[in-house]
Amino acid sequence: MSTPERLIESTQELLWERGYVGTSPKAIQQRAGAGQGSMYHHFKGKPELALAAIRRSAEQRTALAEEQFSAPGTAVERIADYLRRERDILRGCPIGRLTQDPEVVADPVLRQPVAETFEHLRGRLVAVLTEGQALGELDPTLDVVNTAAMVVAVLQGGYVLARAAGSTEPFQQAAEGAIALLAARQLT
Amino acid sequence: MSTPERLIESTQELLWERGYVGTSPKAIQQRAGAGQGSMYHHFKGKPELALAAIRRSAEQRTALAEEQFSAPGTAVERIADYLRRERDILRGCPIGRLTQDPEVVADPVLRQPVAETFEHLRGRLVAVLTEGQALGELDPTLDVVNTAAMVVAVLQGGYVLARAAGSTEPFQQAAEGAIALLAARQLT
DNA sequence: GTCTATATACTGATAGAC
DNA sequence: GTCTATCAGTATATAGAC
Repeated sequence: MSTPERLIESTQELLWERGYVGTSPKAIQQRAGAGQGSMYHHFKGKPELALAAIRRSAEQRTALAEEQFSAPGTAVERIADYLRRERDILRGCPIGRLTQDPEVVADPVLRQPVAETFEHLRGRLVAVLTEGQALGELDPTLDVVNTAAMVVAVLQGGYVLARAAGSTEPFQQAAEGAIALLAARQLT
Repeated sequence: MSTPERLIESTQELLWERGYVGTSPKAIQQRAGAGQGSMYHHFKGKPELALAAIRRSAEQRTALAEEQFSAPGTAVERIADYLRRERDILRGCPIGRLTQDPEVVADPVLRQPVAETFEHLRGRLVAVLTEGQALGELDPTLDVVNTAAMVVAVLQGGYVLARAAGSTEPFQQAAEGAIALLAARQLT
């Protein structure tokens, strides 16, 4: 892989693990196996590298979600599959993590890819739920926008609870709790 | 207020806003109006101050939750009130925020107050839901443990979505989505 | 208890040789 | 493109005077 690519990838990992303020140019260089001069040749500095890394992470997550939701099944099945998907729960969400960095949230350019990732995800869930209603699988009185936001929030909050507990259990409980409530709105 | 108290309070605020790695002794001193020597006289260093601040924040949040759940109403009403409570949503949760700090999560002593705060909160919600079932208000087939975890996750995830969007709207949507699903399990 | 002085390491970058 | 040298500023303290 090229040096700029390795630098971006290392920055993605470090932003995920340690956040913006916890990620130093030196650490990025060491993880990428690149020298000081090399990094500053390809990127103006830490903010430019962070932007490239955040955009890359956002694209990757959106592509992953797109793939997930193209699977077959009823609306509730597809959402349950999404919530139960194999995840490295204790590492947390690489996008959600960024919402705790004041430098990211305060900068419209850095925040935009994060905002778009969640907007896209919620939009995709709205589509799945609306389809379920159109097919007569789901209660048509269900508010699809609120329900979609709830599903994404359960996921992001599940990561928080799991990391607090040092265990994946609360994540799974929250996911199953949401799935059970959704399943109760299926039409038989 | 005494100097140690002001130092703890300043550390609480900075940990909330900027996290462990983003909080420097110098910034703590400035916010507290205390000098270098004064801070190191009262506390061994940053780790000790952080521990005191985290414990304090955990106690305060637990007390707040305790107060909230002692209000009257049906199980669903009390949970809805909790989710709709006046909050400074875009600032995020001072406890949930800490789960993104590797230094906090990796240290059992620093993580413990965070873990206990969420355990207590989920336990309190389990009690409210169980009471609702015992009183015949709520569907007795509802899994109270999973549902309680879901409610806390919606809250924590709602903060994440709101900060990503730069707007409180997704938080409120997620909360209303959860409330509507819960309300559907009430017995008439 | 609080202050100033001092110290080592790291942060984030620039300059210029190769 | 990559390397080494250099730099001002910050992080996180310790020492000792007052």
